[in-house]
Amino acid sequence: MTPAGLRLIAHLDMDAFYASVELLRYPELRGRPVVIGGGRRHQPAETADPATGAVTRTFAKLADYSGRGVITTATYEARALGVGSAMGLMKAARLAPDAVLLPADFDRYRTYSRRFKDAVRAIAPRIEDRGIDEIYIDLAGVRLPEHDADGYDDPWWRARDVAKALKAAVREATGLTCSIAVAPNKLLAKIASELDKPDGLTILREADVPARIWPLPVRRVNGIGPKAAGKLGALGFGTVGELAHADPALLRVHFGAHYAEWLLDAAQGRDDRDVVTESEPKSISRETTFERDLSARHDRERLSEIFTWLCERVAADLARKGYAGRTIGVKLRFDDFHTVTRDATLEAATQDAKEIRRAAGQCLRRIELRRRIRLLGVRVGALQHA
DNA sequence: TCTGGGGTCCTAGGACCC
DNA sequence: TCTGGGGTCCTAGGACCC
Repeated sequence: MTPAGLRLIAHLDMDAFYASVELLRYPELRGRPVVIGGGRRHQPAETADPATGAVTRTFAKLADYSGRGVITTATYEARALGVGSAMGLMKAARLAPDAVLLPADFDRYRTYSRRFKDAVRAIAPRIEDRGIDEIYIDLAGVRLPEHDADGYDDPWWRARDVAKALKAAVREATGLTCSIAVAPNKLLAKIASELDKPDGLTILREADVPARIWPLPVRRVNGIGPKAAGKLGALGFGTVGELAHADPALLRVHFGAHYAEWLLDAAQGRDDRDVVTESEPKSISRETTFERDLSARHDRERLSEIFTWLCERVAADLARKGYAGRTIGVKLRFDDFHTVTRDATLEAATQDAKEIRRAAGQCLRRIELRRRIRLLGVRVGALQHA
């Protein structure tokens, strides 16, 4: 039995997910630095030897890339060269020109995502989706068939065996490895799943927090991003442990009462959020960054085409998923990266491309277009079932 | 040659209502 | 005719996450 009050929550994170899926179909790339990102134009080329029929693939290299894409995933070999997620491909090309570049194939990743989640669900049905390659799992009440009713008196040992079984099931279903941590809450499980990557298995009890969590940089806490980490660093709080012992009044001055309280709780490893097994989307959007910045005056027609296309794609997404929305919004990013949004709420929800286009057009007219435009987006919020 | 695309949540001010 | 207070909705921006 799990003692009353003790929660066992796992965080499962697929290892270098997109890149690992690609290595399954291009095994010859195993061991080489590979990054995923950019557009469609760097598909591997296949040539067949006319004599033997043997197929050879030619891959694009980072050095061949030109454009505005970023890395979505890098293999561990590529990370060793200093490139990683969210880095611009042009910058990455300077660091690792010979790394192989592959375009993202989201349909394929979604298929593998479904497979690994189904495999987990078969053992532990209470899971919370955190995107394509991550889930939280509520382990309360999960028992493996080979576990006798009273065979395990230590819930943590049972949790370790469940985690092992989950890793084996994911591997069986996908051929891929993942990292799992089990902890008393989501916050700690999330941090801990990074501690032993790749192919990791970590058990983290509350008593382990000072030794294993406190030495980590604050940035490793989910919810402390670059801005907050920068401010904390300037205040002299580099590690989670330093933050845990911060003066609450000082934090309140710099972060506001609410966030200050959360920062301290997080640093102590406290988190009482539930595993949320079902949720409804709040908004659906489409956006695109242009290959070159467009001028409102000189590229009017091109902009208008793209704008209509975005509205049509959002409408198609709404229809496919069975939603209509009442708030229509646009997003614009200028060449200086400054970003503005405008939205408007309609009388009634819609999923009609023309109506979305009309409302979004009104929003667009409320923005002064004095700089060149880098990105255009359309969003529909305040969703309800159609 | 910096910096994608799809999301969620929070804050803060103003409108408007009672 | 000198100025309340609570609640809700709407909008814009920003931090953060995968």
